[in-house]
Amino acid sequence: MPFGKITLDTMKIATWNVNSIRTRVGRVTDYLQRADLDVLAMQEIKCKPEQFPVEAFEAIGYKVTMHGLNQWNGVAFASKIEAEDVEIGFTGMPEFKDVLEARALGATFDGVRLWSLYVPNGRMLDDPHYTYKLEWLDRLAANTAEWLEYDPDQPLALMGDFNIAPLDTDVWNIDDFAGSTHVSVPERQAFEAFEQIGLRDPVRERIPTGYTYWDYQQLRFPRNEGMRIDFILGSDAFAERVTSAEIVRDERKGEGPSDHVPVVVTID
DNA sequence: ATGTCGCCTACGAGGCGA
Repeated sequence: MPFGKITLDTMKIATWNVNSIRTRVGRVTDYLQRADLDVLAMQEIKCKPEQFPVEAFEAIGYKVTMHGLNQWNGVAFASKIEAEDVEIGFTGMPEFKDVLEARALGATFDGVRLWSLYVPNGRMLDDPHYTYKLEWLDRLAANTAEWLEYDPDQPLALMGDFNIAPLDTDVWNIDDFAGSTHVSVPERQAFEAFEQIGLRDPVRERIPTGYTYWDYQQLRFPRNEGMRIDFILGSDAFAERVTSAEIVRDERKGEGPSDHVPVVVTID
């Protein structure tokens, strides 16, 4: 047995929209080490594979698995252990303007199936991007239902920037969001669909309120005018193993932060 | 004060996306 599969006692997993890995590599690797994460799912890496600063991750003992096409979107994992069964995108993932964007990356880590997801923003309620967002979520939910049916016992989690605030308390003032994306009924229904097929939010179960994103504009962070739009949605087999959760608000502070912060769970 | 940031092209500043 020269190459037995690594089995971890516990696994600390996080999702983080890093808003450019080239700009943020120092902060991300610092946090990886400080938090001692086993797996980090990243979104908005905003680069092609050859532009990703892989060396900085390898220097601290992490492997990188990524999917990036250009300066937009882009998803990745950094992990101490090997990524297995890597999948780019999901079956029937919609295109936007004839392009399949880099918004979904799946991989298995020590038997745990994870997806790093960057859900389309939607832009405006009357924009084609909004229709794209809803279709994209619908296709993701259909795939997820099949994955759960195929192997209900495999721990599975969808992790990422969902660009939806499911509850009124997930934005600083719901009245300011009348007619906006992220809080519309169809978007919230699309989010609830994941719960209806059996996923749970182990972070919400432990941390009912609190934001994961604050816009750079208009002093949103100092005023604590944020949104909760980044989630880890787990199957029962995943959620039952979660022992703790954290939203790392401090990562919005200091020099050169992302506009999002890490959302973390530990499973045993 | 549209109180920002990051990418691109192409070398200065504007456009796009969030």
